[in-house]
Amino acid sequence: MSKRVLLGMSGGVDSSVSALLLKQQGYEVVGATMCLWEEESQGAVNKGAEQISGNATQGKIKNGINNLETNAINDAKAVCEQLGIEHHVIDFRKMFKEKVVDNFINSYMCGKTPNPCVECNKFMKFGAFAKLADDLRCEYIATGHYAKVEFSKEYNQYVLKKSEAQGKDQTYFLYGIDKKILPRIIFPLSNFNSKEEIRKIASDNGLKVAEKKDSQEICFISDNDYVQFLKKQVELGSGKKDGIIKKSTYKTDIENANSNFSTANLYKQGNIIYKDGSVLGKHSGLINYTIGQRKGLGIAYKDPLYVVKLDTRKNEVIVGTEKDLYSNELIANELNFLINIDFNKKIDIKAKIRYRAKDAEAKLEILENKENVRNNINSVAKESELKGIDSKNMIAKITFIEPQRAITPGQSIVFYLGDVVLGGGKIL
RNA sequence: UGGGCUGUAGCCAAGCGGUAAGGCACCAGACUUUGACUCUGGCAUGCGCUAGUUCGAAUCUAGCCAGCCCAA
Repeated sequence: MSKRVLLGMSGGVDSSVSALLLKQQGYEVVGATMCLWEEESQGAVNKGAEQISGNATQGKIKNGINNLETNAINDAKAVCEQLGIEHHVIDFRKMFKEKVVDNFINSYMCGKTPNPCVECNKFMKFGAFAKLADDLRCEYIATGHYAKVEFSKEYNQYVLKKSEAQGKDQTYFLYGIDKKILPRIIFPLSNFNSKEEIRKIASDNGLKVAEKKDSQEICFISDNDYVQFLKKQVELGSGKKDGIIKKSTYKTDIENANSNFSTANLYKQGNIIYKDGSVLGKHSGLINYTIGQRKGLGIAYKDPLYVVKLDTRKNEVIVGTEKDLYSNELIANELNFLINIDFNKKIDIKAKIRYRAKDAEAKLEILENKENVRNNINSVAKESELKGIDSKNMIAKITFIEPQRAITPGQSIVFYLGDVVLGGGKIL
């Protein structure tokens, strides 16, 4: 009997070709499209999203789903029909809101810059989706990510590795998944070198989605205006009534420390301060800025100015010149590791501080998060003990050999050992 | 009021008789499963105004206007 694999299908080229490839390799493919977000009313989200039995949800979730998602579902369904494989539509809207969107909002509320795709992979695609695989009796789960999973003799375990496709590798967004799930993951695109090859396979096999444009930007913000999105969500109640941010179940220390920061402040005008303290202009609300940003400052200065720091306390944007952006160390928390390794000594790694950055040589040091490692971190985890390497009580100190540009709180840092993903965390 | 200086795009700024550099800002594309960065392209028939000298002026001359500084 062939092995069953549950494939996440977005309706795009990559996941569609993945379906084709898996089928050609002899798997019994079960396609599933996750319904993650709806544009309008929040009401519908609050009920009935928890179930993960595939057939129960099929055809039951038409209310309030935006056009993007409807098209995605239809495209995925069409490909499945074309290939003669089973297809399910799964309603994960409630969980997506709680685990991905709320975190996204909270992160911005704290003056940070989140990577929603990291949470989505952790909680949705390789979290809830894996449970669904169990329900559907699927041994494996697959997605159209550009990444690779293989058994490593060196580490004696399954490891996540970079894709062959230079420049398309998506392991940056995948470091947060549970390592226990690695043996079950199949990335059908792992051995391809380019997107062009994938497109060619799609068109050679007559897949209707061959010419579909690559997805980009944040999937749940259709017009790509995250500022408006956040404003609307906060008004809709993603935050307390009195304007104080809702406590998240999944927070960093610094977010706890600052959680009395009012949402209203994010839209309030304030000063743009040069690094020497002089006032250069006005900003239109901290929410519009992130570290390293150049556009939108509106200040005519002899050199380009970049955002160096956001001060939520004083409601100030601190700017400086390019060289002010460089630093060679950082602290990260919310760590996750995919490989068992001895953390009692410093480890030589390569690390990426953002998607599309090239990895840089660095030393990784794991510290117990008992004290204020930085003065802006109020430790909330003193009471709990260290529990192995899987711990929210640990933080990582990363020291780069070469200074890195615009290290940004809220963004992920991913650690690599060669092409193998060691793990990662969130920059504080 | 007398003396000196300055007036080039939204901001800064080169040019010093030969037909308006550059930077910042802004706009548009490209790149991109985060936000950014980056890249490419666009952006003054006109140089405070008016007259003149000259084949030709932002560049020389005169007058006027505006701003700044120093004297009274």
